[in-house]
Amino acid sequence: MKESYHNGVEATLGVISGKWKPQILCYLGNRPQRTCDLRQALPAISQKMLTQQLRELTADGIVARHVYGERAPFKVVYELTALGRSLGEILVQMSVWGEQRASQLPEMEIQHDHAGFTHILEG
Amino acid sequence: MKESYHNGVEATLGVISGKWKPQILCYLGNRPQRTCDLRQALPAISQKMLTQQLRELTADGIVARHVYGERAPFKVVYELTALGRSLGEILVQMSVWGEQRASQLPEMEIQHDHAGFTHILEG
DNA sequence: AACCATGGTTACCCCAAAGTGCCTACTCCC
DNA sequence: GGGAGTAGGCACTTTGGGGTAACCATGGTT
Repeated sequence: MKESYHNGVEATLGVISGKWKPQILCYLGNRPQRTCDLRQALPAISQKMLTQQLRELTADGIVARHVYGERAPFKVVYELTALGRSLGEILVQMSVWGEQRASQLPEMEIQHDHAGFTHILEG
Repeated sequence: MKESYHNGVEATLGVISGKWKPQILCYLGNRPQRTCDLRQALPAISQKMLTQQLRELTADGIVARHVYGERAPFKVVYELTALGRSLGEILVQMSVWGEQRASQLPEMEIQHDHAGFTHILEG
């Protein structure tokens, strides 16, 4: 984790930017998820990248990792922390802004292969 | 400009993420700025990076570039477009979230070498 | 003539993020 | 025994964002 920024925006970007983090946060926004569920939801992600991104989010206090079972095969569940949920409003606004912008640029497309962030609005 | 995203959040991140973009947007949030003013405000940025980041922001429709004078030395002024100003609220929220988080993590510091984004709130 | 200020561009290099492939360890079930 | 499912580690390569330095063009100043 980088420890010096020029303003709060960079600090926030340091947490949510990462190739897979928006998608991961989107899924975890729905409900806690097991590792295998996340892999199923994000078919293109590799095991290494999933673990890595989740580790970074955990280190940043955005998600929590819970291990169930004393011996393998473990059941590992990831869920948003309170800090992670506090990002929700920002993510929703970014989602709305991005969607609006995409709808005005014909050459830009968003693959709505899953729910997106607006579901958080309805709670 | 990348033209495919998985959700609106990624689309927004594609616009505002970049090593110098948050700082540039912060300065342009105050008022239109000349190139040399931006270089003075961001002493560590190189000419190339400043031009590059501004070009990307211009291509994304976030800032507008105005050239005054027919022959060199030109006077070049950059200012936020309406689309850029529409990002203001998101940037302010990200700034607030990041600042709050930094204040709770002792090892994380934010160099307040300039105004930040909260001034937009009063603007 | 030499130099500075202005606003760039171009060529080149570096490194961290991202990606690929293979390995571990454990259990259950056929 | 052997394969599937679960979770993840390690070594290696690739790639693209960022960085340095040099150069262009113009006109004013000393």
